[in-house]
Amino acid sequence: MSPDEYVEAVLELVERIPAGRVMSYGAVADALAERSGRASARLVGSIMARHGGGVPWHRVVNSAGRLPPGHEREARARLRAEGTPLRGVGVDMAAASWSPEEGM
DNA sequence: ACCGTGACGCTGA
DNA sequence: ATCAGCGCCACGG
Repeated sequence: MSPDEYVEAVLELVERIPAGRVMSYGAVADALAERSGRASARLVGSIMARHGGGVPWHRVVNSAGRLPPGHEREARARLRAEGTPLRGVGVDMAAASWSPEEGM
């Protein structure tokens, strides 16, 4: 799978995350691991940073539930509007974490 | 080719 | 809860 195709795969998956739920960068990487051969949360992070506009980027957070640096305000506002379980500075991962399996 | 730089994540102190 | 240390992979200098 070429880098371009990988980017597509990531964006596609992010678009499937339901409102009110979230996925961590690592979870996205894992979900695509078999099909892509790669599994790098960091890579997913850079992809979101560079090609993330256009998809619900606020539904992707780090494994601790922290929001993307520099976009906390925007992300928080959108998540709150979608009724995403929040806790402290970020998202309540135990309650909001979503996986592709769950949505089919 | 080498190096620094990230919207990352796990482990261990 | 916080912090350093590593491993990770694409990019720009």
